[in-house]
Amino acid sequence: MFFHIDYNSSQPIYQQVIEQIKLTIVNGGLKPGERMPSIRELAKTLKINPTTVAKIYNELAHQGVLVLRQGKGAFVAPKVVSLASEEIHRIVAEHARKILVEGLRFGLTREEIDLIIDAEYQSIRKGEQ
Amino acid sequence: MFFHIDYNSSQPIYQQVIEQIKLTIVNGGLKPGERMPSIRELAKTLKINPTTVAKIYNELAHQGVLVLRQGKGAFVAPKVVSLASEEIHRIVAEHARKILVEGLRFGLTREEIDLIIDAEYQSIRKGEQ
DNA sequence: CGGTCTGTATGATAATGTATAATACAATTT
DNA sequence: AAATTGTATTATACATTATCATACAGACCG
Repeated sequence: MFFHIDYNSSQPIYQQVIEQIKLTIVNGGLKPGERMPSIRELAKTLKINPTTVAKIYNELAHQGVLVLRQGKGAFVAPKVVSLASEEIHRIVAEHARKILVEGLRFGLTREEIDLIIDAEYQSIRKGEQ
Repeated sequence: MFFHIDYNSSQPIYQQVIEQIKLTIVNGGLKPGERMPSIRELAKTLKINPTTVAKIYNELAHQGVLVLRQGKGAFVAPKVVSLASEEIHRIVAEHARKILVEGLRFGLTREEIDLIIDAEYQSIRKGEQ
């Protein structure tokens, strides 16, 4: 479990860790059912406050990414998509708009943006970070 | 100049407006060289504080989206890409990773994500919001 | 020139978000 | 029983966000 925190980032550390945990799950570094380090353990590893890790795990549980069980630990949720497809579409489309606006304003074409996404896709699939 | 502010959003209003201005420029609703409403004017229209609009314009000027001229007004910057292509790539790739992680964790395929991006692309090109 | 429009800048205030710290409680495992 | 887990609270500190009031400086026009 190697997550990296950038204290100079504008992103709060709890969001950085949330992103990295999601990424690790998506690229297969963490599998459904697998046990996460305990709140206190991860806090110690990352040298951040246990309350912050609790917030991270809670948010991920709320998003359906983790399942928390008192006394047992935190586990990667089984791959069950509970959200309606319209909701999924809305979330992804929101991200799509952002990448398009950024890309287009730099003068990139739709194809060039796609190439960058493809490269990132390969990177994720290879488990790189 | 019709921007909409959602006070219930988790996004701060200055970020919402920044996004919408960028989007409007990208879809042709605002053209390079065109004059923006003055800080006080936009503040009045959106019913937010002039200081907040000043922050918005400053941030956009810093990003090279607007050019501010004291006593004259704020203008959409000419289409000059000053950033190094590596920097552009880095920014877009960061967004790419986010959309991929969200899409993949919902079980979408690379192709399905691409379809959503395409739909959003058409929507932007049509000038929809 | 004088007035009015611009962006620029500052200080004060308030609400919210972020992070740490200490502590206690409840469920589970050994 | 002891240890480990998640859960929950309270207090504290700092940064971010947004408002408000005020003043300054460049540009333009009659």
